[in-house]
Amino acid sequence: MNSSISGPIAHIHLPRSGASAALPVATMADLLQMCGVPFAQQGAAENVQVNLRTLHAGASLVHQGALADALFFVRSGTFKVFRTDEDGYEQVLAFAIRGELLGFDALCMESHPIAILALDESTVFVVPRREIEGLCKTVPPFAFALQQAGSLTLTRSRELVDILAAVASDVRLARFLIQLSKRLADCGQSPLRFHLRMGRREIASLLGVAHETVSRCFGALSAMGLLYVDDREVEILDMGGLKAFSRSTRRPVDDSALLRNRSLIPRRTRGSLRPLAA
Amino acid sequence: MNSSISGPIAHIHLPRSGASAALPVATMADLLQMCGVPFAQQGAAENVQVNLRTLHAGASLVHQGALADALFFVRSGTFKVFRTDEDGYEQVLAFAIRGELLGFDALCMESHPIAILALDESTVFVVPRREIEGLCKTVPPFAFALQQAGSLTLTRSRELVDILAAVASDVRLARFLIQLSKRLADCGQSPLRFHLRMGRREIASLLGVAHETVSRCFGALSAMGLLYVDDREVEILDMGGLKAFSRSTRRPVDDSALLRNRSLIPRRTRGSLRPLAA
DNA sequence: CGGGACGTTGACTCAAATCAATAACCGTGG
DNA sequence: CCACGGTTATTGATTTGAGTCAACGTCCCG
Repeated sequence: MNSSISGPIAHIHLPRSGASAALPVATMADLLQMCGVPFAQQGAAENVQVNLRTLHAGASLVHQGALADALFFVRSGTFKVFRTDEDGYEQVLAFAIRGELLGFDALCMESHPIAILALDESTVFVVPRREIEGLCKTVPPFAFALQQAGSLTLTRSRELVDILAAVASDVRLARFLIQLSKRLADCGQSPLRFHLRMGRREIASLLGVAHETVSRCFGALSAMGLLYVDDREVEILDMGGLKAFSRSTRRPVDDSALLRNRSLIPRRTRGSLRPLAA
Repeated sequence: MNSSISGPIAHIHLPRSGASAALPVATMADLLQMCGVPFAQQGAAENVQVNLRTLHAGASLVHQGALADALFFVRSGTFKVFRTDEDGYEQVLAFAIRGELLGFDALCMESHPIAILALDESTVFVVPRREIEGLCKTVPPFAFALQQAGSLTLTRSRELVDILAAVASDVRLARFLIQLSKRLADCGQSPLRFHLRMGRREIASLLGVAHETVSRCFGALSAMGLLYVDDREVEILDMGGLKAFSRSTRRPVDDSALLRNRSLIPRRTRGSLRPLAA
């Protein structure tokens, strides 16, 4: 939340709206490629420009309740999707990384039901809502990509329900980390070692637990030897074990090996933080 | 899972694929009207046929892992969307009623990640996947309706996250009932009095609590005078109070009137079930 | 009539929320 | 430069909400 701000403060280019700056324009072909559309019919896409928008860490992409006049495809960086209800509690609904579609849930209404914030230096493709129909006609693969991305977003949301429905909070955390790891792998990043862009409080909100519990669960998982954790630096040491652990649902049936692992370890084997592997 | 099979076994009409039976065909115009598309360009839609499929209570619409070769729009009835993981635990992900899109999450893969079951005598519009592209071209409003319905499904899923993220289980139940009430109202049904098509166990799974807890929470809400409950028959007696109660997030702040209500009532004011109002 | 599914209620226990204290870090500003 | 307030993370102590186990009543279907 700092590094990009604490750097040299001089000459900010402020590439917000579609100025004809150097960076903030790309082609539809770039977008389609990111969405995994092969080379099919990208001929037309080469000639269609799509605006980009750059956001610094902490910048807001959409405010809750704002007019929904565009869709966004994340090109780089990390976003937090959340809702603040009237009593001020902030409910995180998703974290989005490269390839994900933002604002799709607002298509069926006029204004965004949620807020979106950059957690990182980030860029998004901007597709104005009024252009969607035309683009679907002139660049058919875009219609396909939109469907795919919408479908993927729904799938992600369903996965989150699976995460939240887990009873034990350490199982929730394990499932969250596995899901995150998979997504990072899809982006070509290391699935085993990564830097969390979000704070404990935000993870806690997503998982529906207290933030202290997130801390403790990180400790518990690393005590089991499944993880190495140092603040926001995470390394998965035993993906197999983590997955096995994450499968615990309600009342782990009986004295399966899994259950035994959970209860035999006396809540903290040795120092909860182990030195970084290798 | 039985009634459609265990019924009279004689001359089953088997209205699965596009037979030319009396019931199982409708027009695209019917579908668009249900999705709230005005009369715009429905001229073309009138001439495009869409298959219907009828399901008895307990019948399966899609099996988990089945090939995803179609989308479904619920025309009538109720469906349960769920996932069974390898240890046999059944996680309910959504209940769907008229107007909702089923199978959208499978568009980005080959097979359905979830199972869908009719809880009721139900009918769905069937849109084969290979026809989607063509339909979007020949009947542009369909492309729009598909986007809208997909967006709506995502919104619903996000609302579910809000429900699940509530700390207290009685707050979860309250939020669930409010959401259900709204959806029923959208279908023209009474938002204040309705029959639950799903069992306690299924509600419990959706809410991520034990089924006994659902029972107790129904009791608690009716003890507060917010609800009348008799088995699956529900009447919301005080929608304002229910909404106020549902807003409790973590640690209900202080000794607000709401909180006092919760703790003052000695766990059961009078008989937890009150006679049906009026 | 008996078995099975479903719903309710009670008793007990434990996991996690809450309250609280501490430490580390950061940017600000004296 | 260092002191200061603010934010974040960790850890401990205490309490309580809800999961689990168990018993019971009802209804439906065979």
